[in-house]
Amino acid sequence: MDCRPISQMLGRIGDKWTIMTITMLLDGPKRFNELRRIIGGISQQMLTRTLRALENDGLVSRKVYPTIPPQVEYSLTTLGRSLAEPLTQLTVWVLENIAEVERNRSKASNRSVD
Amino acid sequence: MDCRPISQMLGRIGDKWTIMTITMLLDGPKRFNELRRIIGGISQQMLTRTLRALENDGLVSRKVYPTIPPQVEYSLTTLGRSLAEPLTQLTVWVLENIAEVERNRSKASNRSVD
DNA sequence: CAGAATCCCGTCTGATACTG
DNA sequence: CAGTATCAGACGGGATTCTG
Repeated sequence: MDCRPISQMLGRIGDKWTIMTITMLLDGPKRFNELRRIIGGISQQMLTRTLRALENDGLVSRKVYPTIPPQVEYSLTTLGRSLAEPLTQLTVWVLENIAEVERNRSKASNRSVD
Repeated sequence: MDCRPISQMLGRIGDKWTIMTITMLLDGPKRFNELRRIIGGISQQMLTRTLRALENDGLVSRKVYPTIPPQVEYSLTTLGRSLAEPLTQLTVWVLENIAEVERNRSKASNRSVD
């Protein structure tokens, strides 16, 4: 089978900002700067792009309240919530194994790894 | 909590070539060009880089047989196999939902999409 | 066969400044 | 507040050539 479309898709949803954004939206709708704050380390531009891409793919919905100052709320669609499951598992794996990976990484500068 | 190290790690293992490589190694050890062929669309350099990174992180082990012509075999370590689980779930999600995502994407073709 | 080295381009990403 | 516009550096990733 041809893996190109799949790997392209993986490259898109596997993107770290996408994963973080979806994960953060799991416990409810969030506003732009709120998201930016809790994700941490993401630039305003990257958050905008990530949200646009997610919205375009139908994973996140964007709701604008025509108030002053403007208020925009982002939330997961049903499809987005279904993606959150496997992404959460991936995050769990990272949390459980990041220490060992980093140990391996520093070891590899001294001797060849098994 | 600080999400930076986590998102960095996610960006590394979420990389499409990494996901494809680990997935392909799931059903047994593979040689370099064999991997390259079944992954499809990956350049020699990217496969080399991906395998080096995986080896360095202790997710893949590299075994060299000093024959002529040289033969190198890559296989998953225990840690690598544990990562394969969540990655497989992600791949399954892609397979199940790629059609809907692409439908959403074309529907939203209001302005420049990639 | 399994790479290493090199060149090169497009994309990602952050920083900064500006707007409705 | 929630963006858009622009610049610039880092990085991803392909193509090609060369070696043990």
